[in-house]
Amino acid sequence: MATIKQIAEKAGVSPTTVANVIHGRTAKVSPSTLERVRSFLASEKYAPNMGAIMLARSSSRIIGVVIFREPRRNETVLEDPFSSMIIGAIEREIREAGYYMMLHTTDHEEDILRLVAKWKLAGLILIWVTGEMAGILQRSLETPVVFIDCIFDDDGQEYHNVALDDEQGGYELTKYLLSMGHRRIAYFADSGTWPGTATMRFEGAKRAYAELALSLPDDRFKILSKDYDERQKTYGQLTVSDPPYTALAFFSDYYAAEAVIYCQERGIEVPGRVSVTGFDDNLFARLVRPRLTTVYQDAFLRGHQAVTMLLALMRGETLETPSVRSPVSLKIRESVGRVPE
Amino acid sequence: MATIKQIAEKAGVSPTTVANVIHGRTAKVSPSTLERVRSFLASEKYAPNMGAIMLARSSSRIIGVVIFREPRRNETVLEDPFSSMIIGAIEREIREAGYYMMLHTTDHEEDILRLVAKWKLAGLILIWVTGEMAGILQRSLETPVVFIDCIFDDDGQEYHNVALDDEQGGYELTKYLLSMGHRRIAYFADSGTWPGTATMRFEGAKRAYAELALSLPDDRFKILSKDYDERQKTYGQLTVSDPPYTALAFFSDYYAAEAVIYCQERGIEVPGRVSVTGFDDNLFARLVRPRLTTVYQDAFLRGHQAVTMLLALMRGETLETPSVRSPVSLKIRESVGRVPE
DNA sequence: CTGTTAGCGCATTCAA
DNA sequence: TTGAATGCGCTAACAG
Repeated sequence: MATIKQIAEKAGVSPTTVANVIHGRTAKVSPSTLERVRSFLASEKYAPNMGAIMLARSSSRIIGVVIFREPRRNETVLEDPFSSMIIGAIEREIREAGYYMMLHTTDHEEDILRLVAKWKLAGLILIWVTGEMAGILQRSLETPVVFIDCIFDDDGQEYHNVALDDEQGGYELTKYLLSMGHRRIAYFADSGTWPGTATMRFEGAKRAYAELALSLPDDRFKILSKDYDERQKTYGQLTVSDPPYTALAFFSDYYAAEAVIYCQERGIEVPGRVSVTGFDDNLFARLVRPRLTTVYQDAFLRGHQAVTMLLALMRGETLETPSVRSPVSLKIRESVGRVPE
Repeated sequence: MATIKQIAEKAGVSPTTVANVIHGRTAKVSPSTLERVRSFLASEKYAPNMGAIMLARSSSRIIGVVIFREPRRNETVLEDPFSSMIIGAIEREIREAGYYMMLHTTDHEEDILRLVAKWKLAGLILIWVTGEMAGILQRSLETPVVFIDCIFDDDGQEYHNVALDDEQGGYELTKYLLSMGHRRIAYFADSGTWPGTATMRFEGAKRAYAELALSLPDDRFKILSKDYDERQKTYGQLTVSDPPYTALAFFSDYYAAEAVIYCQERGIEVPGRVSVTGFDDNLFARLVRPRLTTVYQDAFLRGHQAVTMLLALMRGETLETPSVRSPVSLKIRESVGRVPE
């Protein structure tokens, strides 16, 4: 509650001196006053008025963390284990760096621009922005921005992105499935935005096929509804397809787990009759039985990287590697079986 | 980027008039200027400087959402499905009400006091605060506060709390287990803070025992480590206890699911040889096989309630029911079996 | 209906 | 080593 002016009065010095003490400009203050001002600062529980600082510096200590949800879907995306882990990691890093986190979800870019202008955000972390929006935002923002999981149209701009090596993930997964004798594999994602993480993974899958001089038709990529009942229908159709799929590759552990259970309840053995794979390697992958063969990504590390990059940009540093691509690694468990020749 | 003053200049009116237009005080502005000012506001993309507003009004449009983590544990608590769901719900409500959300985790109360003072928070939602801290915070804050899942020592103060009927949850669960013939039941939580949600649930369990003129010894309440390996050890000890427990009641679906899997991997049938129950009814409960008999709570609803209460308090309203206690409901699935007489 | 003015608390420049 | 003065953009009380 105490202001600089009040502290100055109590200590019998000028506001400037108090400000100097606060900002550690100790060279400009005599040891005795330094001590006295410091004790008053502590006893009066001085807390800077961030509004005044924002006004004076025209920048706040707030970092905006914005998650994009799909247009016309007002539900939260925070239930996803990946997003909650990454948010947890980001919150911690921001806090430890002495900044504050403003959490927001939106589905259109003007929202972001307004947010930055209103709050004079010191930096911005944007999660799951589509390529087109990223371009617009990058051009209109002067604030440092780091994207997470954004796939850009290659328009020559330099983006700061914490990406995942999705293509490699799809490749390794598929290579493994192919090595186990699978040839009819269906791929599932709940979004088919192109370019997007799911389509990148599918590209990786194509590469694995190509290495064996095989081709992976585009219609093997299926969009999964976000509605439970719709998904159940989809699973049902798969099991009667002819010739049958020998493997179902889901780009999310949760849906993979759901499919495993769907199959088991109808007597379709996993991996006996159909193999299933996931993506992310979160709690779900380890909870279902058989445990999922999946692609691991380190959500914590990625949140950490994003904040580290952003802080560097905020300090005005130029990053050697503007964009990082986190590695993935295949986790082989029990949900994939060998297809007899 | 444009300020009120700049807009005023362009429109050829005074800043006050522009402010009147912004604040909808249309009665004080002639239709023609209203129109002109409005068009300038739009074309110049006026965005209020929140710092200036904070300074002038000495209150911000920010609602602080603070999650308490245990002292000396610096990990994130956001991975928990309950916390991510409730945060998702809160974010949405705050945004739709025209406020902004500052997300923070901490383990000591002075942090909160500083946060409020620095940012002139309009309101505060505190999740999982311990009883003692709640008292301190309630006394030292003038800002409206709503607690979520806080169990207070009864010190006569009036708290605004969005609680869960934990006692009833423990009661219903236990009553059901008793009705299925179980008598040796062990209860598990990862925190034994008293008073706390877990101990409340255990109290409910005692009540169910008492109704049958049975007694539930305190040592049936066990603390589960947050470390995976430690927990595995605990599960191991249980299965060799003599006489054996016929039911294990976990106060979290995740641990329950973990225990189910532990048992299955060692050939201990669930619910054949031991029954298992969870709490919360989240994704884990439905994913594991057998699906968990558990106690349902509506995280979304509770987030919504918390924000609704807070907004009312911020408007200066007095709430008829300062504290709400959300109902729980028993979900009977397949993880509990009948004990032969 | 419209304009003027005095703060809000801090950073920062300049003066002593 | 310390102090005084100005301005950041807005609110709100007041004057016209």
